[in-house]
Order: sequence, then C-alpha cells, then structure tokens
Amino acid sequence: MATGNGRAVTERPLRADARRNHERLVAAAREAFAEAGPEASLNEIARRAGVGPGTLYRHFPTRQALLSAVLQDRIRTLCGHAERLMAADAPYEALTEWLGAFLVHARVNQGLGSALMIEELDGMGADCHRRIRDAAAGLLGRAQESGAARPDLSSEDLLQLVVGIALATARNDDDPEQPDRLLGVVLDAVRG
Amino acid sequence: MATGNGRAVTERPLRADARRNHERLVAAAREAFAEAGPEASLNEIARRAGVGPGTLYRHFPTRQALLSAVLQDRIRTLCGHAERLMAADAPYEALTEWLGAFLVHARVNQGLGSALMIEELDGMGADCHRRIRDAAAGLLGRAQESGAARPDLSSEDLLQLVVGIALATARNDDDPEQPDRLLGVVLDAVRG
DNA sequence: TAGAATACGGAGAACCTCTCCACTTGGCTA
DNA sequence: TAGCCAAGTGGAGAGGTTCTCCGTATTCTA
Repeated sequence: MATGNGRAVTERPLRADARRNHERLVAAAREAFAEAGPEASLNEIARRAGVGPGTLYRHFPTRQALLSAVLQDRIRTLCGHAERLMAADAPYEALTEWLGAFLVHARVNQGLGSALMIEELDGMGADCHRRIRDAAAGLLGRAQESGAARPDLSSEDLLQLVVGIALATARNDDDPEQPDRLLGVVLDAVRG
Repeated sequence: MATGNGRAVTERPLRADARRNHERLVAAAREAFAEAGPEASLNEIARRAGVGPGTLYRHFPTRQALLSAVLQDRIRTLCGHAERLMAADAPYEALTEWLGAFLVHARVNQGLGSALMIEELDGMGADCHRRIRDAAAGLLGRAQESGAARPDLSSEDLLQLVVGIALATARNDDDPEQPDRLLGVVLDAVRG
C-alpha cells in the first residue's frame, strides 16, 4: 500500500538537503500563490526558495503537484473539521457549516483549491481529491438519512456546485456577501 | 454616448485594410479558441490571420478583447433568444429554457464565455456583459412577477451560479449529464 | 495625383516553462 | 575518521510566450 503522499513505504527517506529544499519550496509556493494566484511563476518560486529551477521540477514535476502540496495542510484541517462534525447532533447544520468552510477554503486560495478539484488528478493530488469527496459524502449521507436533505443528490454534484461558486466569485471583490448568498441558494435546493 | 463596441460615433470609420484584418483576426481567433481553448497562443492567431503580432495587439489590446469579439455573435444569438422568450406565455419555462441555452453557450466555448463573465470588463466586453445581464434580469423578473420564482433572488446571483456550473464542469467530459443535473438543482432553488 | 493620416509587421526585449548534465554533498561503510 | 558514490543540486540554455516600438507601406482626401 502506498502512503498518502504517493511515496511507497519501501523507498528510502529523502536526504536531509532534499527534505529541506522540499519544505522551502512549499513555503515559497504558499506565499507566491497567495499573492499572485495559481498562475504564479514557478521560476519565481524557485528563486524565493533559494533553489534552482531544476530542483523545483524534480520535487514537483507539475504545477498541480506543487498546488497539491500547498493545499495539504488546509485539506487536512478541512477533513478534521468534517470528522468532528460527523459526531455532531444536527446533520443538516453540520453539512451547511462544512460547506461554508469548504467555500472559504476554495476562495481563500484564489481558485487554487478549485483548480485542483476539477483537474484530472494523480498521485498526491488524487488523494486530496478523495479525502475531500469522502468528507462531503459522509456529511451529506448523514443529512439525507435524517431526512433533512433530499435523497436524489450526489455529494459529487453538491461539491461541484460549491466549487462553481468559488470559481465564479474568485475574482469578484466588490460584493463580498455574494459567495455566501449563492451558497444559501444552493442549500435551499439541498433541503429539497 | 458611446456606441456598443466602444468606438465613439464621431470617430472615423476604419480604413479598408484595417477592417479586413479585424475580420481575419476574429475568424482566426474563433478557430484557435475552439481548438485550444481560451489559452490559445495569440502569436499563433496572428499567424493564422496572416498579420503581424503588432496588428493583433492594436486591434485587441488584451486577450479579453479578442475573446469578447469572438463571442459577440453568440451573445447576439443568446439575446435574440431571450427577446423571443420574453414574449412567450410561460415565464418560468422561458427562464429555464434560456438558462439552459446560456449554460450550453458558456460550456461550448470551453470556459471562454465564463472567463468573460467574471473578469472586470471594459469597452466591448462590458457591453456583452450588460446585454446578457439585461436578458437574465428580464426573464427572471417576469418569472418573479408571475409568482413562479422566488422574489429574493437577483439576476446577477442567478447568472453567477450558472457561470459557476459552466466553470466547474468545463473540463469534465466523463459525466456529460452533470451540467444539466446541476442546473436542475439550482432551478429547484429558484422555484423557491 | 500628391500629401497626410492611418495602419502594418516583424525584430526584439522580457518574460515564461522545462531539460540536461557537470558538479556538489550527505550518509554509509570500512 | 576517511573516503566513496548515489542522491541531489543549480544554472545555462532551448524554445515557447506576450507585448512594444518604429520604419515602412497603404489608404483616403483634397
């Protein structure tokens, strides 16, 4: 079985300098993506991390891989949040709260999470994708069992709708209430 | 008052060669965007049109401007569709039909229409934006007056939701039913 | 038809992504 | 502790992109 980050358990651990560079790259990427969005220059990220472009590309062969790495923390947080909510009393409220958090998450990264969501994913990215999907499926399933959410709605579709809201409102700063309002509309439909 | 395409009425008409190049560029861009999506190389478009890059940039200072120009036809069609539907008997059905057409339009262009929708627009682009918004406002307004749509929903929000669906599903070919399904969910919420 | 205004186009500057490979370094082994 | 070598580095550079500038060519007007 492969570990979560796509590295087989039998492989050697990274050399110390490689691990250090990996961390630096993620830190630099976090900053750069926050400032310039998911299109930030990879060259610039390598420069900030104090490594050459070649090193960046060995650690992260694609932009997606780097995006995934930056998101892992947030995704872990989001999944933890979902697990806590799974134990809560009110399934519907748990679902709405989590979707709200998910929306914030997707928007905070300037469409970064969403870009990750819709792309064909492999390796580490696919794992992120799956964990989020599982979280959504769990919460929606519980709400449906309790009768608070319509049964003819898949968690994939619901997630995709929220991703859509994030994408559509990602660059729109002059109506900060809009994302929540749109989520409200979708939630009205979820209640059935 | 400026005309719709951003050119003041008092300005001279374009010189014959300029008009010809303009048309060639739009035609080349239409092809290129259809093939390669909205990220198609502008250099390549200029080459196809048989003009230099400088000429492309004089006619269309930004990628957005070129996207707008390519979309004008479709947008005109879409607005004509809306006008016809405004005269129909069933306001709610008119709204749903038009939103369906809008979604197809946004998706057919590989996110091109949507990209146009969410960006801060100027000139010709802003005009496109406005015409679409007016069409949506008219159809939703009529549905609301007839009591078929909830009154606490703005046409901007509704459009943004559909744009979101287009964006979120733009690259997802392996579930061709999804866009319509998601639109269905949103429409359930519109009915209130 | 000639002059002025308009538009062209391509060379080139400044970026970008991504690859290759000579060199450096960390960790193991004797 | 010394030395070896696999693992890792980094930057030059190929080939792409966007966008600008300005000498040249074309169109319009008088």
